[in-house]
Amino acid sequence: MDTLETRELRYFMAVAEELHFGRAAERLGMAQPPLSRAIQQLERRLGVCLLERNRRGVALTGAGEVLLHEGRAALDATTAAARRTRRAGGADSPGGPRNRLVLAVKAGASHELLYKLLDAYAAEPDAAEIEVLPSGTCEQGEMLRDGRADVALMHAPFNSLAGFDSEELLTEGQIAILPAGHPLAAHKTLSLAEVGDIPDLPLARFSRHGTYPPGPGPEIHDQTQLAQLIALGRTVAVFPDSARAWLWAEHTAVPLTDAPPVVTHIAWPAHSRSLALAGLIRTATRL
Amino acid sequence: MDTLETRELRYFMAVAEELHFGRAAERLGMAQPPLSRAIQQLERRLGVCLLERNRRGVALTGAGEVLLHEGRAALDATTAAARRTRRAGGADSPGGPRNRLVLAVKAGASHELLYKLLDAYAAEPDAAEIEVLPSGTCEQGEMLRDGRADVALMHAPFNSLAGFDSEELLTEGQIAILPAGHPLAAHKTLSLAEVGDIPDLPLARFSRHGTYPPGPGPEIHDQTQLAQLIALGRTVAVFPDSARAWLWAEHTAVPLTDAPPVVTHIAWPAHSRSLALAGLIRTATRL
DNA sequence: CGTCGGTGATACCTACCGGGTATGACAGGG
DNA sequence: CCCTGTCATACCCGGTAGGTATCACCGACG
Repeated sequence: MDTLETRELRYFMAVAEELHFGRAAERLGMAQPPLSRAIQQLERRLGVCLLERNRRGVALTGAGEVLLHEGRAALDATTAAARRTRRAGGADSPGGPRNRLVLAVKAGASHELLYKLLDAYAAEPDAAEIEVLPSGTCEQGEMLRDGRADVALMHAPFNSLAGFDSEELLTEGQIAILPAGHPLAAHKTLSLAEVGDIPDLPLARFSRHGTYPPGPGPEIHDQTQLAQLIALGRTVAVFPDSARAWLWAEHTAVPLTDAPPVVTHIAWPAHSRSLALAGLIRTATRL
Repeated sequence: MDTLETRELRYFMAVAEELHFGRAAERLGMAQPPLSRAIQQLERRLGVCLLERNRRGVALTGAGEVLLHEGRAALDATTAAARRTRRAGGADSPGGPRNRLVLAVKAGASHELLYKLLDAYAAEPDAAEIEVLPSGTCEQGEMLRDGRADVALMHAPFNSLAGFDSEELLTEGQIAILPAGHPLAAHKTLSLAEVGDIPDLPLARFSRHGTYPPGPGPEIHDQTQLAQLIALGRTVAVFPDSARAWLWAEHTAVPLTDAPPVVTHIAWPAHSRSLALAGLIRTATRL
């Protein structure tokens, strides 16, 4: 009576995101009429009007928006349960979650820290196997939420730590990475305003969930590509200090005076109760 | 193929908690055979062995324990979605969650703070309606998780803030509440050790989820009952400083020197995006 | 040592409901 | 005024969730 099956949630999410029964049905791999009926049943069961059926298309009601947000969290939690259970399966270790952890890391970031962490942890007495999962820009949070990862290295203020437990690992300043030949590369320091407003060097734009922020700069989805574009004098980028590790000869790093410091955290779902995870966290905080 | 219906989750949770198919089926209001089959299907779909069927009864495998924990979170999230959606329904306010908030408070705690908060918030321009939900000892977290509440007043270190966003509101010391006539009531201060070891005044035990910690003291489930027992010289209790508000004439409050300070927070689910909630938090932090 | 009680698993049946197809109702746009 | 695109309705079918009856197993106990 008040149960809310995940199937219904999936259906509603599709409709709420597409705002179109036909497209939503297609995305779900089903026909439109059963979808309509399912949503109607859902509304009746909840005793709530979720969608405003206008002549042309569909709009969310207030309750619909609530269910869109809360349902996303619920679906993530459900798929996380499935994934983590699967991962714990196979060789079911007696008396506890299996000794395997998936660590999400922003691809290419925190080289050195990651290296030290894996190294130190591997030396621990009963270390679990760590699978490093490179993630796209800033989606470590989603990976923790939907169970693709068990623990993540996250970078405040880019990642939001809301909803996770975390420990601070490292604080660093930020640098601008410029073509070595560029006039600004001679400066000892720069400000964000100076870097963001160079006529011949538009700021690179990084993809987030497949979309790019507006601006004149090139769209980046690969660090090598970015490095090349900088080397060719086509763009400039801002990175944490540790990015110096991968600079090319054609690059120059200039510290930024007014950029917010980047704090690298190790973060995990607040309800985690895994021994292996606890060990990794302990190792990380002792680095 | 990887979907994990909530029905299956409910079934598994019942079996995992009861460790007995018959009782679990009864609790679920169904017969035992379909339940057995459902669990088997679940195991096949996940490709994982969840339960160890022994001759007598059932035991959880490692994967089963993972699913027990993760599934609890997932089920809480879905029932939270249902509850919050229902609550937002009815008069669906255009363009946003409905103006109603449920605030969970430990029954009888933080009188004055709560009063000031509600008062200050009611004076705000477009204040939402606040429903105050008294909760049993320390279960505000569960209420936030499963959607019975939208926001809570929590008291570190008794409540765990893990998984929630929170703001600190108030820090206070703790006091021992003694019968006025007792010899120790004459002291200016006391230590935890002194209070916990009074031969004729065993420490009161408060219920948590229907169970009580071990000890000689009386079992308390009602503040009035506790007050009476103290007044009668039968027990002693430790409370935050603000408990002075409800002391009787027959009570004496003695500050504790070594008790950890109690920090009252306002806490809410990290993913919340409600305007009304934001307003309440803003009001609370300005108190 | 045989039987009984209690466990979970199996066999089989039924009814419901999730999903498909065909079609309707309705509003805008040309 | 029809045509198009939208969501809703009507109807049918098959899968499956759930029920009952029963089995297979083992431990306890007389």
